[in-house]
Amino acid sequence: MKELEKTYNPSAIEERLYQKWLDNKYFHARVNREKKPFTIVMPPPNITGQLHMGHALDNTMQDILTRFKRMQGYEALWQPGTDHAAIATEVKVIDKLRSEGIDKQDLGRDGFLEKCWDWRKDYGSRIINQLHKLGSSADWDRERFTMDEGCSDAVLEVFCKLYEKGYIYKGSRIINWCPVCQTSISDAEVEHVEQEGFFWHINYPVVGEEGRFVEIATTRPETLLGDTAVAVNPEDERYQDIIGKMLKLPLTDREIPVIADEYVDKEFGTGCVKITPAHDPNDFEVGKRHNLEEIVILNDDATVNVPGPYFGMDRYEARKAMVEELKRQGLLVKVVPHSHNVGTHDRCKTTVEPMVKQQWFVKMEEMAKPAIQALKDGELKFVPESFGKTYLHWLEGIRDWCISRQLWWGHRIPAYYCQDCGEIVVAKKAPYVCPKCGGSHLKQDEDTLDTWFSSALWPFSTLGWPKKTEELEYFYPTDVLVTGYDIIFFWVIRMVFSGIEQTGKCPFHTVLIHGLIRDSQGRKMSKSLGNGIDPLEVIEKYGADALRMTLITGNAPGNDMRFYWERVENSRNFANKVWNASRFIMMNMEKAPGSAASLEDLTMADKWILSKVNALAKDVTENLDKYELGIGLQKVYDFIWEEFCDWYIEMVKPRLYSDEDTTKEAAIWTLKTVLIQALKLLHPFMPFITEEIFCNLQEEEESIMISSWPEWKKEWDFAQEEKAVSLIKEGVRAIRNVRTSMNVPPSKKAKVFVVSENQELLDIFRHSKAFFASLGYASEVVLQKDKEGIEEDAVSAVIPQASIYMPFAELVDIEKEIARLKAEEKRLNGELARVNGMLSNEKFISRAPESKIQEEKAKLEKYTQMFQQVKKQLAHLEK
RNA sequence: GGGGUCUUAGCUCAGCUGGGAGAGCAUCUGCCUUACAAGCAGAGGGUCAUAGGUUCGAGCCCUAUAGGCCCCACCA
Repeated sequence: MKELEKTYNPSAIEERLYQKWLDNKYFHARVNREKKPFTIVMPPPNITGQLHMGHALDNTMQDILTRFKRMQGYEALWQPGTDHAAIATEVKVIDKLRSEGIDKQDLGRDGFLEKCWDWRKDYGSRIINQLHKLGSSADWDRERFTMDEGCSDAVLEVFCKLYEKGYIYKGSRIINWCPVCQTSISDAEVEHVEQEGFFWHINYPVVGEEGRFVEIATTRPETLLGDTAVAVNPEDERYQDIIGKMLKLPLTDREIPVIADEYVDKEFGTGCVKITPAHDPNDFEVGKRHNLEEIVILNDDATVNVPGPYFGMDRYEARKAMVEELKRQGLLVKVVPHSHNVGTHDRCKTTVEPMVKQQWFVKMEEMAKPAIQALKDGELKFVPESFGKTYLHWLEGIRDWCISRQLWWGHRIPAYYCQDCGEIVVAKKAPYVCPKCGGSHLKQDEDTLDTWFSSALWPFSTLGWPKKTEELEYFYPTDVLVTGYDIIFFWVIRMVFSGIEQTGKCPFHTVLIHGLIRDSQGRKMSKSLGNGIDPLEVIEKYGADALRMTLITGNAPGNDMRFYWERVENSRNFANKVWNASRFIMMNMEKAPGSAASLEDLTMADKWILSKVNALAKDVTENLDKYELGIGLQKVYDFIWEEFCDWYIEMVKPRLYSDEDTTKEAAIWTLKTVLIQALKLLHPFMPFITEEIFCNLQEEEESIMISSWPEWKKEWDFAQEEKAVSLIKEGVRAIRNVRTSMNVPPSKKAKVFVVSENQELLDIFRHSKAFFASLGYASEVVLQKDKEGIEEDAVSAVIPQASIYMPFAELVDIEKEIARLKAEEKRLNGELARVNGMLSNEKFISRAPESKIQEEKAKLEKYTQMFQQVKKQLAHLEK
């Protein structure tokens, strides 16, 4: 028998145990036809990343599910890896180079990429090591990277296939341009932020009609340089006569037409809209309908590129100058404050500039359909369900996905341009000659792919796709995807349609969504606020188990939660409780091993707790199957702390401390057996402490994480004993209540009489006399059928079918005693009124299920009986 | 503008298919009882946002209202 350290010290055990798990390859999953597979793919953290609370929560949830399934006998694969995080990494590397005085352009593409790979080498494994500290049981032997050979091959494969199918195309469209990052970005990367701005009302002179103007209202006067029309609603009576006329575009020498288009809202602004097809998505559409010219007026850094006085000015500088000039010319009618939503780049918060540019797109219409269907057919489901609506809503309104990025770090687009004839060749391998003209001057597209293009393939690219590997065949489709709601659009949706398109199967059947971890005031944790809490700091101070428990308890799927240090303390206290209870049990196992006992030797209390832990196993399994992690853990917590520690351990103490007791062996067997069951149920949530105790407690198995998950057993189901013990507990509670209200200290023992006409009930108390006495601070327990021999002024309490009397010699506060009994009488009276109300309701009798009616009838009997006892005692005292 | 979600004890939150309101923290009262003071035994505290409806029965289902939060969206 080994021994546990006197105090629980997480940092002393965690690293050692994790190393043991790694050494023994417990996390490693392999194709095993004897077992059913269970697969989770880890959302790959960025190589720029540091572990934050979001990761901690996300990975704890995945680890719980993986450990649970592994113990249940599944071949459980948790597939890990990291993401190259195109723009995020590129920005970091550029910053780092800048601090060294190096410019990206000076290095050139290859030189810069080398630096990126260096970065990945230096920092790419940092977050993985941090995930180890959490206890993550991912199969690290299978760790992948979105830009490793296999994943890159998958990217090329998909790109080429989609191109051949016509689902990927290159075109001149209006896209979101970030002038700071100098790249295009997708719609999902645009955040709409409300900004205070102005409406500038500007007069556009009508050509050939001196003194007549059309008044437009705009929030972006500088784009005037790119106007190619002014639009009005075709139904607008005010402007019927000028449709088709030409306007003189201020500050330029151009003339533009007035056109009619449905898009214009008559009620809004002046009803006249300037149309700038190259710099506004709506105007772009209008321009297409009316064949308007698209004049790009800005450079990539958002400076004006139109020759003239504004050339070279930044867009905001130009705005100011142009408004001044319009004012000088008397064309500025008025300026009205106006707040509106402005698109900003989610990464750098720069106001996005819509621009017409040549970019690569994925056509979404066809691929969205099966993704929508998957949810509608129930092939895919969200937990909680409501996020399914978010998913549908977004897919139904989806627009083509702009996938090209003007970055260097990422998968380079496999398109090659013939410098001789202009032919575009899309191929996995660079062609030597142009298939059209035979020329040998082919140049690869400079752009790279959106980082989400590769992560969209993650569930199958990591398993070997496009190769037909055993792993792919066995582990795919995966089971559950765990992620935050903020990433549904970026990632979940794209994985679903990519998975269906490429493999014909939805990549997972369930998406388990969690919320954000906020600070104690409910604010998002952020670097700029400095309110973030480092999970590693929590682990260091309180242990990984305590952190994991804190993140899982009291939280429903999809809901945000606040982080409180007090809650971590509570989690640590629980770990400590488990530790000490185990220590207590092991101390007693030194006296008797507890191996000799069998079910027949067990006492009522033993059977009761065994039955309880049996039911617990069933409950917790159900909760985990339904992804109710918080509820499951709560139940284990309640069982261990209340039922097992506060009740059962206290119940068996008299047996353990008595040398003559013949049931000691049974008690120790039960303690050990129930503890092991409880530890197993707790293990997915708190892997370290459970492993440490398990390994010291028994010698048959080498690790709890590969032991089998508890299942409900018929032979451990003891309904009778459960009922009996709950009665004893009521008796103990009644005694304690009375004593507290009478201010009797525990050190002062009292004689306790249990009076009942029910022989069966008296027998129950007889069998549990020893622990009933110690729990109820009784010097002696006397069982009898009537009040014979009990002092008149004994204090009393009532439990179903029995009264309990305690004669306290020196204590006779009749008033207090009467008051207490009256309160009890009132309570019972209320209960009776409720039950009677229900049972006298004919509709209840005729429509409620029979079981419910029986339940209420039993209560009626119980309360009536207790009520009469209380009345009797009251009558006696008031005499 | 569309959609989602929330409103439960002083605070932060659970509450699974509708069948007598729970936890942690905080507060109050006793206890150093030989596993644990990171503990033990007790106590107080809630018209479950409001108004209707469905039902034998509603914190839970439906409708409306008020307030909070989130997401999406091209009102220039």
